[in-house]
Parts: sequence; structure tokens; C-alpha cells
Amino acid sequence: MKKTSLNDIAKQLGVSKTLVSFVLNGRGKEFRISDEVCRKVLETAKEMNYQPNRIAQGLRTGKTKTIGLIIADIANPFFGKLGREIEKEAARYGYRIIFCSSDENPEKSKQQIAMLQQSQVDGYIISPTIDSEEQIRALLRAHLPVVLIDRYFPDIECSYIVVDNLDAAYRATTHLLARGRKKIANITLNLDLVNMKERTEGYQKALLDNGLQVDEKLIKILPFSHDNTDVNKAILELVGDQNDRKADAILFSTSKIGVMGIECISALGLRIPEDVAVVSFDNVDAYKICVSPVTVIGQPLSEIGKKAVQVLLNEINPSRKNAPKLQQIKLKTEFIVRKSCGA
Amino acid sequence: MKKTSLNDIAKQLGVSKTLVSFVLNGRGKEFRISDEVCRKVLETAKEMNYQPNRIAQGLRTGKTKTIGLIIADIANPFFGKLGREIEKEAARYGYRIIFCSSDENPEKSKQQIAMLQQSQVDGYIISPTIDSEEQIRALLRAHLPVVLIDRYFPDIECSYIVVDNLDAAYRATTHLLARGRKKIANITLNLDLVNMKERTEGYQKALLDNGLQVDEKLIKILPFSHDNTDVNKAILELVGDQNDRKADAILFSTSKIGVMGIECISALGLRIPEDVAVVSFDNVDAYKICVSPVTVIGQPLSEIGKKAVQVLLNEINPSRKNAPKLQQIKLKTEFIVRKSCGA
DNA sequence: CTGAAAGCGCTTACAG
DNA sequence: CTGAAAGCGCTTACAG
Repeated sequence: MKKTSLNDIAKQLGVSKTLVSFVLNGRGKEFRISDEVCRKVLETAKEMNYQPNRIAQGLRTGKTKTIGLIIADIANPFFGKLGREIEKEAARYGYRIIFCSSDENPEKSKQQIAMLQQSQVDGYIISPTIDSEEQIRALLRAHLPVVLIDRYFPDIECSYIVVDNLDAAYRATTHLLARGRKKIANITLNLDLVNMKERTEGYQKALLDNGLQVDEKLIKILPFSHDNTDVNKAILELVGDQNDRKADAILFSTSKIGVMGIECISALGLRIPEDVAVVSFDNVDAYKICVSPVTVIGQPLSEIGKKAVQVLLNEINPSRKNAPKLQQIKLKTEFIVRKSCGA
Repeated sequence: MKKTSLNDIAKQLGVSKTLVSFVLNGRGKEFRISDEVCRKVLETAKEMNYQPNRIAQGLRTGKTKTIGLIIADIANPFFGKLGREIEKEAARYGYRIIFCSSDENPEKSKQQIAMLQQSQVDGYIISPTIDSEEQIRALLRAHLPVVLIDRYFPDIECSYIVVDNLDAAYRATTHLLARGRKKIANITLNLDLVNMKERTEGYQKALLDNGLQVDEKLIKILPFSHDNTDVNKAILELVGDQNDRKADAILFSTSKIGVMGIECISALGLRIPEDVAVVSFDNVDAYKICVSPVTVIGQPLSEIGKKAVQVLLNEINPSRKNAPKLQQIKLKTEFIVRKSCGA
């Protein structure tokens, strides 16, 4: 049962494959092919269960209708949900997604980009790792459509969809301050990543604006490859000493850190919010059923995903109307108050 | 800056593209091409930043080195983690993944399979939705490699990697029984899905083996498209009546239901495990930091993922040694006791 | 040892 | 209105 090709249909009907191609691509009218012939072609195609070979199409047209997606880790609920939104929106326009998890590792991301290039994807949606400026630049130099998500590089002229991290962290910290917390800590990731940097800046700005000092000892910077051990260590340093608790609140810059952090806090027998208040970025499910439901900064994942593919599609297909080339979008977050900061 | 092709390298060096192709594919020795020439080709390829066009390769060889993955929802942490393992293992062998979320909807799955076929993927890893037997059969009839995960169709001769659901649910229920629970409920999904059916069967078998009756009222079957409302309703019916609590324990057949369920239980002001004990399938993060850390049935996601691609690769590339064609693998689960069932 | 040629399945100028 | 032909970038018999 070989697959049927354009040629098979053409032969069957005694016409040229040119004609079949036209009809199947809905350009029958355009070339004034008789309704009768059109009907027959469509019918036969259906009968023979014709499935166009997109690979062949891709080779010929240079368009594969495929988007390459690079995020840190699809198993991370934040990226999982984002990936889902991107998949959904892309599907609406007939695009498929090849997904890659970079683990925040520039070496991997480099390989993945090369792989995607070889696969001739039409465009890239990338949550860029640290030290990957040059990779993005190379893509741009080759005039390949790319839109960055979650983070961006201030020095690179590239479309991106991000969130106002500074504002979000500022609000969260202020919220903590308003509940009487004075020793607010921040556990975050390598600050060379813009979004992380902005979050910590927002946190610091809120402290300063409220007449407090920034205490570097209260800022814990984890490596990208952090696991329970790293988080544990940070938590211990922050709230482990019962007689001299360094922090009375913690702002987690990612939900991955936050979930692990809360696990540690519980293991230490500390109560949230009584002993430590807690706020975190990203509204993951875990926070809803947590020991103490967690107050979070929710990101508009659906909007980020949708915008990302729309902006990308505009770059892929610039013929569309009102399609400004470069789009740098910063969306607002939603602050969701639950119980983890007390009243 | 046009992309460089085989031809460009050939011209540059004044040799044929045949030769270049041989060398680049590491078949230089095989065709006894001089080391000198080989070296030069490799060098030039690197200099010109040659990236083979996999689309062209694919058209010619009929192999795209791409796997199509269909799961219910990549945003669901269970599938997210599974997807990640599959991606990782596939990458080891140079395969990429096009992922699709079916939402347990056979219509979507059908379209997605068609799309993947058009994309000429080399094989399929599918977590099949209900009523998709015919879709799988069609793939098999076309001699396309496919391995099913998470579920399978007893009537279809197809490779699969699943888990011993009956045993898992049996153990979980027994565990509850051993802690003195007598009115154990089960909230699950449409039982036409084998894995769900097996889970409920295991639950029932445990009850019967321990001299209890199966009370159909304690089995709540949710539609695939369930949301908070559906779960809420089930929970209310089960434990909502303070004076006549129908259930003293609940086995959640999926973590999606479980997380929502626990949210409802907490909202009702009920305590876990004092008022209701709880066990759930799937060891998701949320359960670790839960009000009462949840006892779970953990699935060997890494092993499922690895096996799935290995079995698939054996089908794609049957030349490999000791590659039995059809492989139906049932893995054991891990029962992780935490606090949600009491002592 | 190396090259010219065919062909994978499409699309699209170009003729007529 | 319709068809023959070229070509996308590869791989691989087939010659020599």
C-alpha cells in the first residue's frame, strides 16, 4: 500500500500533475480549470487518500510550516503550559512545533538551533539561555525569523514577548512589606539572565523605596543546575537558625525554586506564613493545594504564547498587512493573593 | 548570505558533489577517497558553515529522523515529564520530536496523525485517545512504526509501554484498607480508556478480596473535559455532607483530578487524612508540598520514555540486532507513602 | 577512486 | 485552459 502521490492522481485521471497541484491547492479557479475537472480531482484525491508530502513541498517552496521551539525544560510546568499555548496557536495557522529543552545550557541550545536550522524550520521561538547572544545574532544575520520569550537581550534588536518583571517583583515585595515583614529574602537564579536580574532589581527597589537597606546576604543566587541540595542550603541559611532567623519572608524568583523551597521549609517544621511568609513567581498548580496556598505572580501564559506565534508569523510572512517587523512586547503580570503572606 | 549546499562545496573544491556527500557522511574510507581530499572537504564544509538540508535528505532517503508524539496535554505535568524523557532519549539517536496535544479528543488526534503523516515522520509515539483504534490500525496497516504509551488497545497488535495499573490501584486500595478506611471512593475518567479501567478494576478487586462490597455510588466517572466544576461536584457528593459522609478515603485515578480534588477538599474545610484519606496516581510536584503530602503511585517516567523510543527505533530500523518486532511492556509502579492516608 | 545522472514529490515559471 | 520541464538539495546505483 504505497502512498499516493500527485502523479498517481494525475495518471488515474489522465491529466497533468500540474493541474492536480493547482486544484489541490485551491487555485483551480485562478487557472480557470473547469468545475467538472476540479470536482473529479478532489474526489479522486479523497478516494486514494492522498496526503501531500510536506517534505517535498518544503524542499520546493522553502517553507516547512514548522516552528522550532526552545525552552528550558518542557517538564517544568511553566514552560509546559507556555508550550501548550504556543502549540495551540501555531496549529490554528497550520504550523507544527519541534520542541527542544535546553536545560539553560548554551551548548545544548547551540546544537538545537543547528538541528532546527537543518530541519529548515520557518521560524524560531526561543527562551534564550545565558551566553547565547551570539546564537541569536547568527540567526538574525541569516534573516531567520525569531522571537524571544520570557527573556531577551537588551543589546540585540530582536522581537520578544516578556513580562514586566521589575514591576511584578516590586509589587510582591511591597505586599510583603505591607504585612509587616522586614527581613525579606530573595532566592533566584544566575542574574546574568535578564528576567532574573529584573526580578531582583524590583525586589531591591521596593526595599529602598520603603527606606530599607538591601542586605546582600538575603539574596541567594542559585546555579541553573540547581536541585534540592542547593535550595535546601539557601533555605537553611535564611531560616534554619531558630534563635536567629535571618529572614521572615522569601520571594522565590521561579516556581521551581519555590516548590523545592517550600518543601524544605515544611521539612524544617516551620509554618507559612507564621514563621516565614512566601511569595513566588508563576501560578503553578502546586501552589493552589500547598500547605499554605501561595500568593503568586501569575504570568499571562496564554497571551505570551499567542503573541509569540503571531509576531513570528508576521515575520515569516511579511506580506500580511499592518505587520510591523520588530515587536518588543512587555506584558503585565497578575498578582494573586492567597494565604502565604498572612493578613 | 545564502545557505551553502553540497554543490557549493563541490564547486569550491572542483570535485563532484557525490564525493562531497560521501565524505560528509563518513563514508570516505568506504569509497577509498584519499585522506587529503577528505580533510579538505571537511575543512571547507566547516569554513562555509555547511548545514545539511535534512528536508532534502528526507525526501531522497525517505527518512526524516523525526518522531511524532501525541499525548493528551503537554501542559499536564505527567505528560510534560514523559515528553521530556522521550525528547532526551530521541536526541541521543539524532531524532527530533514534533509534539501534539490531543486533549483526549479523537477528532484532534486524527488530524494530528494526518499532519504527522504528511510531515513524513519516521515513527509515532502515541498515548491514544478513546475511540482512536481505527486511527492506530490505519497506521499499522500502512506499516508505519508506532508504539503506544500509557494506554493500549487489547485488540490491536501494537507495541506499547504501559504500567501495571491493576496492581498499582490494588496496592493503593489495600493500603487504605490497612489504615482502617472502609468507605473508599474512586474518582476516575471515562472507563473506556484501558488504563482508567484497569485502575478501577484494581480498586474493586482489592475491596472484594478484603470482603467488602463495591459500591457504585463511590465510583465517580468524570468526562475527559473535566474541570473544577466536575471535580467539585464529585467531591461534594462524596464528602460534602457533614452528617453523612459517604466516603472516608479517595483514590484519584489521575493527578489532574487529584490536585483539583484536594483543592476542593481544603475549600470545604476538611482535613486530610483525618476527615478523608487520599491516594493518587502520579507523583507530581504539587503532592510534595501539599497541605498533607500525598501518598502516590509513581510511574517510572524515565523508563517509559526511554523504552518507548528504543522500541520505536527498533521498528524504524529493524536491521539492528536482537530487535524483536512487537514489544508489549508492562512496567511496575512505585508506591510512595507520605502522610495523606494517616498512620 | 571519482563523476554524471536519475529521482525523491512537489511547485511554478514558461509555452502553446 | 493545460502540459512539459526545470529545479529545490540531497543520495545512490551505475559507469568508467
